[in-house]
Amino acid sequence: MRTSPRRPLILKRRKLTLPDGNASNSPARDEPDGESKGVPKQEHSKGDKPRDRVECGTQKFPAGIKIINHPTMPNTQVVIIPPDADIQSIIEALTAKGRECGSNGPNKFILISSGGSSRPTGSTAAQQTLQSKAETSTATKGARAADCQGGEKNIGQNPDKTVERAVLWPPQVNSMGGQEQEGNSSGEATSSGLDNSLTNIQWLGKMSSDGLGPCTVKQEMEKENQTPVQETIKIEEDSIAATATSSSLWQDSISERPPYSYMAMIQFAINSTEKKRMTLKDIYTWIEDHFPYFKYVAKPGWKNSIRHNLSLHDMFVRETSANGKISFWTIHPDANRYLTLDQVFKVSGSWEGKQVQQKRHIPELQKNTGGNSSNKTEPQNARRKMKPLLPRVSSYLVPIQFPVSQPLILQSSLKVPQPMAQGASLSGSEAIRSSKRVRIAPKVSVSAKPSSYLTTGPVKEKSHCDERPPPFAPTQSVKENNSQPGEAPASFPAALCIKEEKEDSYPDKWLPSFPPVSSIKEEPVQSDEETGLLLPVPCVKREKHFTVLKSPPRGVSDTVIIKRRKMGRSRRKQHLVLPCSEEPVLVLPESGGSDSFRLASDLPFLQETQSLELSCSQEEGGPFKTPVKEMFCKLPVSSTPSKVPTATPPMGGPDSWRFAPIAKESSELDFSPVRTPQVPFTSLQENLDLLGFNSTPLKNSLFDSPRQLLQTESNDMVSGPLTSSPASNPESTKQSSPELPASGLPENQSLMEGLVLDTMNNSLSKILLDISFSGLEDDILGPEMSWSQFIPELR
DNA sequence: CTATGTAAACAAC
DNA sequence: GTTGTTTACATAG
Repeated sequence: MRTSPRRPLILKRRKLTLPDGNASNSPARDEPDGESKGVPKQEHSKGDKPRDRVECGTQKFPAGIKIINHPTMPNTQVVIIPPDADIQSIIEALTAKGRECGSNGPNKFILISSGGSSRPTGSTAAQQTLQSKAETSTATKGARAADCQGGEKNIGQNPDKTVERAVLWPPQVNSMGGQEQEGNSSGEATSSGLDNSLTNIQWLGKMSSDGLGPCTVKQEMEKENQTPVQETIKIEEDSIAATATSSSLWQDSISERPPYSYMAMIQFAINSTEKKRMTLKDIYTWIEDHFPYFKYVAKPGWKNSIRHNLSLHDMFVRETSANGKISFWTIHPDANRYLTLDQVFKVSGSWEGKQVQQKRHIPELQKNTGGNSSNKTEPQNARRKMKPLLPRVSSYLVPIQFPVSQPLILQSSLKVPQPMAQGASLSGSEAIRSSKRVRIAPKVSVSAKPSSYLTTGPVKEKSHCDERPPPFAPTQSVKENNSQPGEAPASFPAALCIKEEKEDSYPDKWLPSFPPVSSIKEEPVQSDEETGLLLPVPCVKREKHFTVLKSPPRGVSDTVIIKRRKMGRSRRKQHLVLPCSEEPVLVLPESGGSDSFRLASDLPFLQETQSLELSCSQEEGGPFKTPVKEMFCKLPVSSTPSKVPTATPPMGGPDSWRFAPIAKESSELDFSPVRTPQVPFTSLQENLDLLGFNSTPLKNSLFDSPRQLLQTESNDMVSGPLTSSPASNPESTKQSSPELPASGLPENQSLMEGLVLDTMNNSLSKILLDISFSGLEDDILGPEMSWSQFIPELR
C-alpha cells in the first residue's frame, strides 16, 4: 500500500509464505488472502482437490514405509522406504494402491530411501516414481521433458497431466563445467530434463533425512503456485548408480539455491567471458546453465531480480554497442574482483569457496530454499557443493600471517598506491577494501591474473612505480573513455579519487558496502595476491574516500557506457554515462591538473581532504549501494569522462565505504563474493610477502569503530608499506606521508599499531588454531578446501 | 540500518 | 515481449 505515486495499486504484494506445513492441507496458499483481490493466482485451486487423497496413503505398507503426500504435486505421494526394503514389493503395493484409489488417488509415487542422505547413493537412494497410469518409458519422458520448454523452465505447462518425466540425475550437468556458454542456446545444454520437480526432489531429500518435515513444503508451494509442477521425477537407479556422485551434486545444485547473491552470480557470469561483458540474456543463460536451480526451480521472477541487480549496483555498467543495439553489461573495473565460478567451484563438482562469502547468501538460501531452516541443518555441511564466498566467522577472516616467509603487512586500504596488480584486477575497490584490514598476504606469485584488459594505459601511471600498477584497474579498458592511455596512466593514479572525508559531509555513503568488501578476500587460489598488496595506504579513510577511479575504461570504442547516478534516496540511480564529456574533463587530461582531483583522489591521503569534496560533492550524490558506485564516481573523474561527467562529482558518495561500514562490513566482508582477490598485482612484489587474507572481523573487534581501524591501518600502511610502494611513486608517497599527519591519524597510528599487534597476537593465534583444526577448516573453507591451497607454505 | 531478495510499475524499444 | 530503471516492501543479520 503505499501511496507512492507510482504504484498505487499494489496493495500488498507480499507473498506470505504459508506456513502450513502439511502438504495435504493447505493447498491454498493463496497468498494474500487478505487482499487477495488483486492477485489472482491461478491455479491453485487445484490444490485442494487432490490433496485429499491423502488418506489413501500411508497405511498398509510394509513396515518402515512412510507415505506422505507430495506437498506440491497433486496426485503424488512420497514413499519413504527403508534401505533394506524390497523395492519391488513396495512398488507393487503402491501400484495396487493406486488402482484402488482410482483416479482420485495418487497416481504417482516418489520413492525415496530413508536411509540415505538426500543424495542417492547407489541403488538405495533411488527414487522412483510410479504411476498408476501407464507410463511411457522413462526415456521417452525424458525426452519430452527436454522438449518442453525449450530449456526454460518448464513450469507451467501441462498442469494436470501427470506427465512424468524421468529425470536422469546426473544430467550432464553442464553447470559444473564452469564454462560458460554463451550463446543463447538455451536449450540444449541443460535441457536435460529436469523440471521443477527438482524442487520436489529437494524436499524429498530433506524429508528423507529429516523425516519429512512439512516445512519444505512451503517453498514448494510457492513455486508451485507459479508454476504448477506436474511432473514427477523419476530417477533411475542405474543411472544413479553410475553417476551417483555427480548426480548428487547435480541434484544439489538444482535443488539448492546457490549460496551466492545475484550480484555474485552476475559477476561470475560476466567474468566468465573474455571480454568481461555479457548481454542480459547471456547472463540469464549462464546462470541457468551453471546454477540449475534457476533454470528449474526458481521462480521466473529471478530474472527480474537479475535485472534489478544490474541496475541497482553501480558495479555493473551497461555498455552499448556502437550501433546502439546491443547492450552489454560489464563490471566496473574497479569493482571487479574477477571472481569466477571456477574459483568457488570445485572441479570435482564440489564447490570451492575459497573465498568467502557473504553471509547473506546463506540466509538467502535458507529462505529460498525452503525457508526452512531445518533444511539447512542437514545438508549443509555434508553436502554442499557450493561454497559461500565468505566465511562468516570473523575470526577466520582475520588475516593471518603464515609461516610463510613473508612478513605481514598491514595493508592499508588504499588501494592507492598500491598498485594493484596491474594486470589484474583492478579492483581498486578491492584493494581498498583490503586495505582496511591488515592482511597478510601470501605472496604468491603475482601472477596475477592476466587481465587481459588492462592494456592500456592506466597502468602506466604506474610507470613510476612499476610495480604498482595502477591501483585500479586499468584493466579494463573497456569503458574508459579516455583514451589516452598514456596520459591516463599518469593520471590514473589519479583515478583514485578520493572522496575524502568529506564524506562526512556527504550524506550518503556511497558504498558502504564496499568498504567491507575490501576487507577480505582472500583469494582464491589463484592469483590474487593483490590482496596482499595492500598498500600501505595511509589512511583508511582515504581509501574510502578515494575512490578509485578506475581508469576509465574505454573499452570498446563503440560502446557507450551508461552510468547511473544515484539519486537521493533511491537505492541507486543511474544515469547514463555519457561519454562524459563533461566531467571527464578533468580527469584524464589533466591528470596533472586534475591531479588535484584525481590525484587527490587517488591519493587520498593528503589530498583527499582537500580536493575531495570537490569532486564529489556531488550533487546528487546519491549514495550508491554498491561499491561500484564509487568507482563510478571516480571514473569519470579520472578516467574519462565518460561516464560520469558530472557525476563524478557526486562521487562523494563514496564515503560510504569509508567509515563505519568498514568495520562492520568488514566482518562480513565484501559481500560481494565476487571480489576476488585478485590481486595479481605485481606491484606488490614488494608486498608479496603478504598474504592476502584479510580479516575483517577481527578488526572490528579490535577497534571500536571501523574508522579507527581504518585509520590505524592506514597509518600503518603508510608508515610501513607505504614506503615501498611509494617508492615508485613519488606522489603516492607524498601523499601518504602527508596524509598521515593530515589525517590526524596520529591517533590512528597508534591505533594501527595496536591493531597490528592485536592482529598478530590474537588473530593470528586464532587463526592458526583454526587451521589446525581441520573441522573448522572445513567449515570455513569447505570440505574440499584446504588452507594449504591458499597457502602453499602450509603444506 | 544494511544488504539482499522479490514484486511490480513503467518507460523504451 | 525484452530490457532497464526505480519503488516498495520483506527479511535476516
